[in-house]
Amino acid sequence: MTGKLNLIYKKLYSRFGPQHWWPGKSAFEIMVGAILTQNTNWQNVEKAIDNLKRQKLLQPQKLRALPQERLAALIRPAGYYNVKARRLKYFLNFLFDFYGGKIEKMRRQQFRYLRRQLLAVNGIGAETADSILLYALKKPIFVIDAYTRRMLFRHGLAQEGVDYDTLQNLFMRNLKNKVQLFNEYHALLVKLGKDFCLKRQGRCDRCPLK
DNA sequence: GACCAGGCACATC
DNA sequence: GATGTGCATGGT
Repeated sequence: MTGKLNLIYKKLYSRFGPQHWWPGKSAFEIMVGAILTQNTNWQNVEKAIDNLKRQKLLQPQKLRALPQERLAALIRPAGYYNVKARRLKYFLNFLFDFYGGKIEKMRRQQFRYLRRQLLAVNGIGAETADSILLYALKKPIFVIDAYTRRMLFRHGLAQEGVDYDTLQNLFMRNLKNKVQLFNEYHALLVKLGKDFCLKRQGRCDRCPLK
């Protein structure tokens, strides 16, 4: 397995090159994006983030002060906007309750502990927590998403329906424990998924991995 | 018009 | 503990 996962990475990287993830500037923007992109096309998320940026609201203090209804209206293009406005508020409560609204303070926390804290926030599941840890805080944790699952299943590396932690361990046991590798690998899987053969239905007859 | 998209919580059995 | 359902916009 070690060989297979590393080989897949090499193929993806040589084919697509570095992905420069996460597509967001500040750590806070990445965290907001991680919640907004839940089951949602990134293009729609960008519209929502642009709305927040235009109003200069993409800062912890500003978003915290913003009424949930106004937040919902601004993030409308990202879909599930009422749910996501509520989830962003829960996350902001967490950020201020435990870290005084300071991302830097959060970054200093030990990441396994931080992961448990994030998972306890309503609206933040394993993938969102790990995206925040890896991409916003540069912690060495591998993100599992729908594309990753499909890749593993379709290439016979895991069975369908295997739980998140098992798949995450699969990557983390078999790859070098490097933030940049975890970052690039997951980003490449999304690239493969969007542009090639990890759609929900249908297969790819010209899979770059073959 | 159908299908898809970088999930998650909650209800129900 | 497993399975089903609601949440919603915008692109292809």
